[in-house]
Amino acid sequence: MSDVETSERSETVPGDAGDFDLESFFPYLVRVYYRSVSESVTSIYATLFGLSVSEWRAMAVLGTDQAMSASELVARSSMDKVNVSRAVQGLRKGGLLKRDIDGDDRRRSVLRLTEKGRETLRTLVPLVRKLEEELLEGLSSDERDTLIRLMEKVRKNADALRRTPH
Amino acid sequence: MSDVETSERSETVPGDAGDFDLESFFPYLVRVYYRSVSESVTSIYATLFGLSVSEWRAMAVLGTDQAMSASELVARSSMDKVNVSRAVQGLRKGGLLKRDIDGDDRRRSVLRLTEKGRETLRTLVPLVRKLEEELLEGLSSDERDTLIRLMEKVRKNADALRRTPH
DNA sequence: GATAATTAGTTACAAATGAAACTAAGTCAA
DNA sequence: TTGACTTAGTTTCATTTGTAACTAATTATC
Repeated sequence: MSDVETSERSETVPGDAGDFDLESFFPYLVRVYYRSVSESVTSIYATLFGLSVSEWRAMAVLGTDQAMSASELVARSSMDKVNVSRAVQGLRKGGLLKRDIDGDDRRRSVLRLTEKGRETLRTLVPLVRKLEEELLEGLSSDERDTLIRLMEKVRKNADALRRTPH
Repeated sequence: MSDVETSERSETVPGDAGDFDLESFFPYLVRVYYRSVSESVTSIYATLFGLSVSEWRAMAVLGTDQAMSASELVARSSMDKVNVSRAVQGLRKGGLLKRDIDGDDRRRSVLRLTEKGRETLRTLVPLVRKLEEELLEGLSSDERDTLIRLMEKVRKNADALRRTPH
């Protein structure tokens, strides 16, 4: 028995649920897009270096500005404090990060990469830069700007919605 | 490449890890963007209807084409078979989906929404359509097309990279 | 037609993630 | 001071998600 239905198929009314097409639904496209991009970066820092997303992000942020507390890291990485805490744990375990206690406020940590951490980052950064370029290959400079600008615009819309629930 | 620094701020050398800025790193922007968009849709199907992402997607796909097997669902929803299996379980438990066995091939399932499922979808679809519109508010028709086109282009680049590992 | 190889779907286990409770330290106000 | 409140960061527990192994049914091969 093949699944030949006694066709009620064209009974859908426009605006109805029936003609909803997931594959052209914008949030679905965003998810598929994100997944592909995400996987490509992950293949570098995870597969090649055994880092988690949080660990990679923490390293990237700590690479620029030298030392900072966990809460500064939270502010600059859009991770929550739990993830930061776990990233710090993981990086310390791997000898990539050193944690000291702030003398002025002993609740605060002072986080900085170790030499090994900086060395790892020096290897990693050119690779992710290359990947970034490869992701954007075939897009003109204008298109890149446009893409980023439009993503930003949509993101702001989304964040505004969150604050104004239905 | 225009991001060639001539001046050495502090001790960082151009192309070095030191001047890497996570907050302008493209995959990071994609993640932040995705998170915001994702959360806004989730607030509808999860918060209002108690559905998981997979469940929502399965319903959306099954809403259009009447009945299909789990593997067809896999093909149309970019979920893997485990997630589809779980979504089916969850939807059945909620009485939103009915599973029969295909007579021709008894490994195959024949999945279709129940009347309750269709009714839920009828309520849900206008809400997610409205959300989609709100996300894209302020973008012209051209900008919407451009955004989708560029995301698609980047996604293809990313997928090509996956098949050509470094 | 027996048996090897595929395919559909499920289950089981491990790792990742999120929310909430918790500990420790610091601030404020009396 | 002392007690209430806030802040920094960690731990715990429940949920989600991903990978791999598995069962059952079908197809291919000899």
